[in-house]
Amino acid sequence: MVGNDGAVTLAEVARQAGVSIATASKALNDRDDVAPATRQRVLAVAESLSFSPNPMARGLNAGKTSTVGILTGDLDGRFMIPILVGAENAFVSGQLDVFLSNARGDDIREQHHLKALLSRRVDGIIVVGSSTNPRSSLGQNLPVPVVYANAPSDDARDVSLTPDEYLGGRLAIEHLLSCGRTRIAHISGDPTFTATQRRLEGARDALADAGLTFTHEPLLAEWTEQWGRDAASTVFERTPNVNGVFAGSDQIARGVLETARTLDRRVPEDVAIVGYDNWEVLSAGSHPGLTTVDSNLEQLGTRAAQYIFEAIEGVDNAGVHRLPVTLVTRGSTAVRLG
Amino acid sequence: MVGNDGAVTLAEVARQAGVSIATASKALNDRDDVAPATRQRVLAVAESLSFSPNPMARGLNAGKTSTVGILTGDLDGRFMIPILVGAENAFVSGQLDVFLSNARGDDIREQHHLKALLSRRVDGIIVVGSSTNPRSSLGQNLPVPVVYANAPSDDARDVSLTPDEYLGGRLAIEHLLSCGRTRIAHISGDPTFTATQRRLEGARDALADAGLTFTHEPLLAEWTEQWGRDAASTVFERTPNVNGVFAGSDQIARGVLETARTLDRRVPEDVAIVGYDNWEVLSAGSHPGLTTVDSNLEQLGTRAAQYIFEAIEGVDNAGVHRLPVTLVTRGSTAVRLG
DNA sequence: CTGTTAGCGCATTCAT
DNA sequence: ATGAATGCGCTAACAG
Repeated sequence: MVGNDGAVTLAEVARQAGVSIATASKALNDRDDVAPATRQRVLAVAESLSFSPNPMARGLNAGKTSTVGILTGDLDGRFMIPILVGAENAFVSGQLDVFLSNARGDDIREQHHLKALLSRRVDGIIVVGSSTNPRSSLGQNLPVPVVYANAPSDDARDVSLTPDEYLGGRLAIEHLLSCGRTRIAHISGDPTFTATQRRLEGARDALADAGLTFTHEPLLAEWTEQWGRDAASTVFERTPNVNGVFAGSDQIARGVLETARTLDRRVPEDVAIVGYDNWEVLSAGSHPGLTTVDSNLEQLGTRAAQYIFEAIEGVDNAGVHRLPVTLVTRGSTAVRLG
Repeated sequence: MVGNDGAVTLAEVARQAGVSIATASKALNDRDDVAPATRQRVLAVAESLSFSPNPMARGLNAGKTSTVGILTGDLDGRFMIPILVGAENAFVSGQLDVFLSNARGDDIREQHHLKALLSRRVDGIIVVGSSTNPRSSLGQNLPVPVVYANAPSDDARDVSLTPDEYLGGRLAIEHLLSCGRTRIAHISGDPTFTATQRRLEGARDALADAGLTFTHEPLLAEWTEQWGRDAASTVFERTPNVNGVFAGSDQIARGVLETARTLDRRVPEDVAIVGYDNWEVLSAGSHPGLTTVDSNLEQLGTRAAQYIFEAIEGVDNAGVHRLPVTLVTRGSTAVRLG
């Protein structure tokens, strides 16, 4: 015989309420017709015993678990966290609980976790990527809906959510222009990244709209502070009269800031700097604070959760949805009043 | 009638293998005596159908779910992540899946999530705190084992894991001493934090062991870069001959670094700086890189997971376990060769 | 060695 | 309006 954890069962509630299991079940689930008095009695007993239905038993015949899986590529990346938080928040109110799986950027582990989630019979899966580079689809034959967050799927039949990086590039440049900067340089990260390319596109278009171009070809290499320092040296040497820099990340922006200081350029008076990501420890902590583009990842996570809900209900949102990003203004671009 | 998700059931495997459900079950679970040939046949069929047992059905009569809950106080804090990763990694190999709950620093929400986890019948719970300040116990009457990670429980009957911050303070000072620094200042965060106090204790003891004291009373206020900048100004003004600074966080250390540069103090030649946390974007990204104390949080998470395993098996590890921290050496304290 | 039976906790017909 | 019976998928006794 298998022991019962000491957890209260529906049978016990029924017994104490003096009704059958079936009636107790109905009462607790607002089913059919149950005499109001009976329902009250059952509810009271359930409450007093702090009864909570065993989700396994319930799931067994319902065929669903009220559970979703979040499959992350790499938890180390800071981009996961806000997305995760956003998703988690959305689910709480919906009574779905979250299984977390961390594939650590390993395809084999990802497959393993995917199987684990499916065998857990999750009702849906959110795949969270650590970059915005498109990723391979998990396939169309999965028994549950899948939503890709941050890194979109490379298959248009999937539902994907990703920040609008083109818009980010535009916003950054438009802001610099509105601050009266016309000699603008761009320093960014790995040129093979979608993020790098789309931000650059947006930036170029915004400049073009104003009849301008960058002071010289963008410098693209790494997402590091060190690269920001190095590239900034180059920029200030080649085009000493530069008065605005659009950095592809806050780390790069911090590097630019330091080099500017070293070379006695005042920020923002001599040169205004815009970063990207709004990683607050970097952007809000620096002196002056960094104006930067915020990708609103928490909101993206929430939307991903909503799409999961909708998918479960049969709504089809196939395609890549690009969510708006926002410019956060701080001292590094403080607008001059005169 | 309730549909079957299309998921393969044990019955189907048994049918195709030409055996009874019971035999199939035994074969797949290495039970009793099953004819080797039969077992192979069952395994083959199961494989070809990519059968995976329904954990709900399994859990229903086993009385356990092979599931653990991680109850975090505040996912925003970066300290959560490595702990979470460490725990998650440890569980993967053990076939336990993780339910993630984020209480966002709200007691009511915490209670809500706790109930949710319990009603899910998790086999254990890890409570992860965002600081190392002791937190209130969830109580002794829970039906499952609980391990507190990072923030220890205030009840000695609980199992708690927390970094050894006293050791961290010692290591920082001992390293500065070994670099030949004897005029050392301390700038740290919120004085009401356990972290602040214990690190300071360790530091003081290490200094005392060398017959020294701080150049003046430690400056304790906020865990911010700005505070690091401000406090450093004070330090350099009051004790111009200071040649070592122990900062209570990497953010503070970055602030100190910047002020040192502004005041034309060379780092590490004129003044060596030690940070705390090894938050790599700050510590490895700076120039020079920051020597800093790493709390080995990922390992702490792994240990928490192990304690959960042990608790499930009945081992009692009650008490606060302080895990060793490590010093990571970088350019900000580069030892002079001469 | 294998199959039959029973039961985990619950929701759901279908009688009453 | 209520209850007895059935089954979700699986594992554990027990019989054969």
